[in-house]
Amino acid sequence: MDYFLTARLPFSLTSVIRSHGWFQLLPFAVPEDASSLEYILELSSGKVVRLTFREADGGANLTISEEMEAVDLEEVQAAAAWMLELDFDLSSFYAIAQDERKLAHAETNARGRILRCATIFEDVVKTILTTNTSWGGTKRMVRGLVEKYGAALASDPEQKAFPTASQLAKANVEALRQECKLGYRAPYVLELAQKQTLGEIDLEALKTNHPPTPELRKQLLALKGIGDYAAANLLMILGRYDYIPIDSWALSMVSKEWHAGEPIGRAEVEAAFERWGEWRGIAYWLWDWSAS
DNA sequence: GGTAGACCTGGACGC
DNA sequence: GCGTCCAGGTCTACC
Repeated sequence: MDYFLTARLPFSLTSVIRSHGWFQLLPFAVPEDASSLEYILELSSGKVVRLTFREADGGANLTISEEMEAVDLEEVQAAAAWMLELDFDLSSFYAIAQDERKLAHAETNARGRILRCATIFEDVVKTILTTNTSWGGTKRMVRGLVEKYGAALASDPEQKAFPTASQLAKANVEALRQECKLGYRAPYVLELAQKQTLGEIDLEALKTNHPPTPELRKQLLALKGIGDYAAANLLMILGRYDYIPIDSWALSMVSKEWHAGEPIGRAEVEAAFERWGEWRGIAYWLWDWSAS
């Protein structure tokens, strides 16, 4: 089943895919020829499908692996629109970025959208798994969760969706710690899954609720395992660019760019991008760090 | 509000 | 092959 997804222009599927490392984490996959983006999705009906996105003029083409009923199709299309931020309006950012040499590529290459997972729960879990570890460690932990707890695609049981909150809520800390190698993050992920399942938190409501960014940040920081860096990262995924995800890499790059490699702190990173206001996060993210 | 130490894993390094 | 050190953010206890 093939569908065309209309996007607000400018749009580039490649730019969305390459916006950050999510495409390297299961259940995302990019084939060797890099011609598409695949994602295994479990629908609320329990049906598991493979979505394949391909570049197309004015948007993206979507191929769904299975035949499905109208209600499932509606859910898939809503998920796809959310994941690719099809309707995201970056025009005011492009307007102020066009005069900055280090950001001139942004509009030209339709950059600024951040690839999302189908659920905010999945984005939060993955963000927790990026903290205090190497990228290889993150990939390993995510793979462990998907392979152990994810629902399988009927036509290819090797391919699995990311586990839902209710699936993960049934796990125990030791299994997450030992078998999925989550280490000290295991209780954070388990608590998140249990709270989401019990309705004590409702992460998916953030797709439609739009609290002011400081309040949203406060909500994210209240989640165990989410600190300043992780909250800023999630805010960017949610389309809020007011905060910069300051990690060791950010400190290093800003130091080289403006402080001759001298040790700096968070304040210097924030000061460097202060002038970009509500767009400072994406200005930092898209900044051309190559030597000029 | 700021700081120190613990948390956990894998990779780099020296022996 | 083994042991040690370090990097990577967040949490908690303490001041």
